[in-house]
Amino acid sequence: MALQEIPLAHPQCGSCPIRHRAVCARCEADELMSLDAIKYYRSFEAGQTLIWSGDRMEFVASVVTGVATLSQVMEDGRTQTVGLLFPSDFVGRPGRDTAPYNVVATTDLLMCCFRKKPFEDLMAKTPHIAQRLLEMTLDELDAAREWLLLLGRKTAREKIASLLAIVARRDASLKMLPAAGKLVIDLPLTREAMADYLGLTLETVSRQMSALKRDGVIELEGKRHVTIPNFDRLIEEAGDDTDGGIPG
Amino acid sequence: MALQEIPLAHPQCGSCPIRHRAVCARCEADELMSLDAIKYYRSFEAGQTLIWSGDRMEFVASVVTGVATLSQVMEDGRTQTVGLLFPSDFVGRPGRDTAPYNVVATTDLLMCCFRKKPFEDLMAKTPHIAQRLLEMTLDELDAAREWLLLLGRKTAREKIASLLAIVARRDASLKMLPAAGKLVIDLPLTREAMADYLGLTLETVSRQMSALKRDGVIELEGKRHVTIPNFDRLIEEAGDDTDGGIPG
DNA sequence: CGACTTCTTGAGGGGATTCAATGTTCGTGG
DNA sequence: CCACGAACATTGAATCCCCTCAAGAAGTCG
Repeated sequence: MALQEIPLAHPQCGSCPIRHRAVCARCEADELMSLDAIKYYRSFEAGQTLIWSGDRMEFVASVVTGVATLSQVMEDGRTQTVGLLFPSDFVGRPGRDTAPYNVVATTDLLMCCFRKKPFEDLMAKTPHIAQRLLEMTLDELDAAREWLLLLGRKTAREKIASLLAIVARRDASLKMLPAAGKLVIDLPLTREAMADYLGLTLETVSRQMSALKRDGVIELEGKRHVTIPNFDRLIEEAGDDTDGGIPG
Repeated sequence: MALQEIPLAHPQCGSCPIRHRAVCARCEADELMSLDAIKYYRSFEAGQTLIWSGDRMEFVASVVTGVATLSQVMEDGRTQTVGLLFPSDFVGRPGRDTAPYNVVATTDLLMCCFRKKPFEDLMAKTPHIAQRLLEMTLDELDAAREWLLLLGRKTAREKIASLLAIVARRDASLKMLPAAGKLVIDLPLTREAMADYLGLTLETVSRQMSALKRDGVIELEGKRHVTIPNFDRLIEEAGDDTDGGIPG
């Protein structure tokens, strides 16, 4: 682990890979300097829980690299993932002090953190941050509502196809490539994490992955490396009429 | 229909029943006057579709009285309700011009509308509106995420109990009463609308309503009038560990 | 190599759906 | 006033998709 080096990975916001998509996207140079002054980096290993539901929230943060999940757990252990956090996504709610969900790193993860109080103070003085946060929250709400349709009405096969499509879209967007034709992705999730996100069991996930492979919708190399020979075909399998709205 | 009278129902914002909970909640007297100048009321009958997915959004609005749903429909007709709108809830997204969902009145409905452009202009000058909208959007996101758990992991019985609990909470909150002990509600939804919200079929909804009645969790008078003799018992049936966060 | 975690595959069971019929409520007109 | 029909709801029987339980395979790390 190169824990010591990582905090220096992006000493200045100007060189940050999520600069133009994160909560700071609309900030001017001077506003960026204010953020820069209170930010600090933290890194986490795959599998690590960053925040436990009910914990006091000491900070808010942006995902810089890696993927994390938000999840809710019922008393009897049933688990539902309620959010997938990709680079540039924001965690934490200004004005609230206990965490409503578990936040778990599903890959190695680098976060750009702000202590809550200084961030709130800065936000009060910086409309550009609040504006961007509203925009991002509205996007997240749309994404959550798309997921409601998935959980409520889609078949297991459609659920898997939808998840693969989302990951492929975010991945393409990150690489500034169009999400079309042949795509190759590395799943940032275990079969169990996929199941928790899709409201399925890990066995069903595995079976449907095999079925999609058998039917030529995807190709598998190992468990995580997935080739999508024809993205349109995958979208068909996902049952989506709308071509899902990834911003940017 | 007394359509002519309703637009005058709340000529001034000061006497508006949702004054302190809607998007205008934080506004000062002068800000309220600006809103007042551009607002207009519209009423709709139960069953009417106010907005079709894909339509141009001409306005944003607050629910004043009644209940509406946001819903998504797949090509083959599968329908999922992705939001229940109670009095004070907000519809529409500044900065977007086509509607992503159908908005349907499930009861007679009174809306306080603002044409989109004037509202956006006003919002740019009035941080109190943007602040409140952010707050409300974050609350909606939490509600949507609670619903993800429901759709992904709860049994049909738990789903019904959860819906009854939500309606009872919103109803109690509206009447400024505590949500505890014995409660009486009128369901603003048909069995089919309940099914669409819960990711079930209407037959399953009906069966589970009967089962909850048989087990003494609820009492039914007609199809819509529900008595909850013991709210805590209902919450147990809903499988919730957290005591669901209705703001205010 | 062997222990562990992760994943795949199979067999059987169960909760919700589908298909179908009956019941209830309510408004309308004879 | 009550019969009639339409909309909404309840109940039953059979089916199916996904889950549960279980065993074995495949990768991973000491």
